[in-house]
Amino acid sequence: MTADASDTADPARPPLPAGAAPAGSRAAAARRGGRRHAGRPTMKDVAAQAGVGLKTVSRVVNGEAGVSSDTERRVQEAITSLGFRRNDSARVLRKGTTASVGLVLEDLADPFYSPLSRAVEEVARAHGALLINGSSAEDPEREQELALALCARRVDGLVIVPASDDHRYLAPEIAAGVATVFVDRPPGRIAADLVLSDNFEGARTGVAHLIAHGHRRIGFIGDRPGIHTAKERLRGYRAAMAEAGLPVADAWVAPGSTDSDRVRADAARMLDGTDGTEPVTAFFSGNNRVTVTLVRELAAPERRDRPVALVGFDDFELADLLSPPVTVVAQDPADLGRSAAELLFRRLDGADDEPRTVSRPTALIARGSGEIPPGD
Amino acid sequence: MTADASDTADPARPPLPAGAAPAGSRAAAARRGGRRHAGRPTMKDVAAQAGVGLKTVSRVVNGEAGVSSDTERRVQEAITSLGFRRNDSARVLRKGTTASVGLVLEDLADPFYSPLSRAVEEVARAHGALLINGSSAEDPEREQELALALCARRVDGLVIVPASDDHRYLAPEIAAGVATVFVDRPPGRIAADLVLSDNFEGARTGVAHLIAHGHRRIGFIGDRPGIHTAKERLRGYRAAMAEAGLPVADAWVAPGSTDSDRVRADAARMLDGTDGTEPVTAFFSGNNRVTVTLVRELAAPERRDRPVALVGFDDFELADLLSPPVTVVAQDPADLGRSAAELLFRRLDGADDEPRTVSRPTALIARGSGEIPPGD
DNA sequence: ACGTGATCTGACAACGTTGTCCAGACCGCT
DNA sequence: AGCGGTCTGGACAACGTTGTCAGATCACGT
Repeated sequence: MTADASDTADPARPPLPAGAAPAGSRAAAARRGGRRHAGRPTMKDVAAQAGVGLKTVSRVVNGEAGVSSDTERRVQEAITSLGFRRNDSARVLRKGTTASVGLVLEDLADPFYSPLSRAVEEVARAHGALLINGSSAEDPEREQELALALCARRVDGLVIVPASDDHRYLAPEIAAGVATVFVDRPPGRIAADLVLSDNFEGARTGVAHLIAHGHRRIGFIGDRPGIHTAKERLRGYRAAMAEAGLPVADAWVAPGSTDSDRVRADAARMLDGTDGTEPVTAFFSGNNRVTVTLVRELAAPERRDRPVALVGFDDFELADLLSPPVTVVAQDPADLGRSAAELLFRRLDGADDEPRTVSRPTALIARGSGEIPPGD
Repeated sequence: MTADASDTADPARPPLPAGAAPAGSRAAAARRGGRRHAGRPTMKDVAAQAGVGLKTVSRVVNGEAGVSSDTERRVQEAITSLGFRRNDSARVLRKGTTASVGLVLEDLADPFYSPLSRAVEEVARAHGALLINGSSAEDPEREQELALALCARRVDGLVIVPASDDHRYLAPEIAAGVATVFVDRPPGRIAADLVLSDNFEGARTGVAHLIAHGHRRIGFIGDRPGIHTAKERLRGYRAAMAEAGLPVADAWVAPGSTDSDRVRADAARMLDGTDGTEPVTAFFSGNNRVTVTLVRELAAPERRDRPVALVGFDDFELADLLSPPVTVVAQDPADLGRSAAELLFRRLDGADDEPRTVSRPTALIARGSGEIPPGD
């Protein structure tokens, strides 16, 4: 029959073709160890070395009771002498649970999402789980690819900041028992746990703040309207204006990409009133990237003489050190991540009730830029 | 390698109602679950449903040749009807390779490390691998715990930003074939691939810049001296001073925690010359957290009358919008991460030569704060 | 001496996948 | 019809771990 367990086909390959990832290291390991099969030591090897049974090694490794201290010592010695480390893949296969959770978000390096990710990691750690994460780059297809790859690895749970608006592809996974929680944006065409900031109310409050300081013509520059948060914030802007009885000119509302050229162009248009509409005296910006671009535009020398008020959605580092310091509607991304992870582990601990939605409040932080009076 | 996992992902769902009633699919799952053991369907289940052999299903799932198109169709139908997804744990166990890499760093949410992490993820993705990452919180024990947990999961490779100064615990893992690359700081008591910024040269250049603008009394506030980068930057500071023939008073050198109270206290001490030493006219700060704290301290109203120059190690967002804009010695964290990941996959592709060290240059970015002349 | 538990230990069968190997079926050719 | 070859398809044994269960061993009370 097959060559004995000692060797899994190793047709000597001195000129390694690039492509076989494990081949090189495996070959190296083979040269080095020369033991039974070219891999790492297994419990079987440890058992042989210690002169005990396989299961006894398993018991020692897992700290189970029922092993005499003498046997345990022998096994421990064999373990350290062989450099054994349990193969968790096999364990996972046997136990059916991976003690790991997946996180799919837009961009791990975004200062808004990185604390969120860290918070999820922290909660996972507290539950003895590892975190696997991937960035979707706001690409629905990539989100799906990532999420399904994580499911194939049998993560116990999934935290998702959606880039797509249709998550029916997850239905079989959820049905099969993968706990799933959405954060920051709701899932599409599927029911699941959800953690959101109160985007509508936050935006309403921020715009009302500008109105309270005397502004009547306020520009809104936001993210692409397909994104849930962008939509909600725009809704909040309109609500605040309506509540104050103020009209909203079409020219004052500019959703779109967060590309800085786009944002600057729209801002300039609103400030200069090029299209016959009266110029705005204040901006409400839909997220931190837009805010930063606006700060740059407003700080330009040619804009200095006519100060424009600004309230931004999302806090950011050093906002308090700019001149003027930037007034923001702050979310707490770490709190969002923590809440989502806690919801997730609640499911993993067996909660089986209806999907729930958690809404987290935002906080208006007045620092200066939002309290500038209208210049007209 | 994992790319084909997504092939099976397409749920092409003719039988599902467009309305996507989750209850419906759940019920379907329950019916299905009534099968063997209430778990997820396996290839065996698919084989039974399609009326083919187990291996044939495997072939279809992996896109292997040698399956007639009719059989393939039957198998695909069974797959979607059962909601089957390959169990990668079993695959990993069988194949011995996980197509995943681990990343251990200090803090995923740190604006310096998050682009690094993202860059590693991007390279991993290009090689079809997932990224598992963990934050060590600058705790050596936690670093070890994390790194070994990742090894137990048989990640193919490991990228580490060390928190510890002794990595002998990794020797058995590396010997067993886990490719390992260190970034930002060198490994301790072990040889391995390494990617570093040229901290010494960067600091020397930054301090020389201040000297060139007329400063003779320059304070250094840095990170804890146990950290390699902190040590190197301090060495660069001393070298620049020595090259200019300038003495360095003990009171001007303050390594320590990045805690803002500590930093402010040391800064205040140096500025006021409380201990008989002449006050400094400029600061060189050892990292971005220190820089930000210094900016805050120098911007305090009572300091306004005597401008102090500042050059910081590490760039940070909005540095150009502060007043004055902050001159920095910039590293490129994404570049560090990318280089490290490339080194890693070079190993995974079979490279078996001596460990190599890659040094990346830094760039001085003059923005204003470093060009302020001495005020005495 | 003899059960009688209590304690310790190991054989064995999963877990779900993939690699090996062999057996038919079917083809075109002599 | 016989022969060699190419396609298909499936049986079976790994991969390394853990759960089950039953066998050994031992101390102890009768």
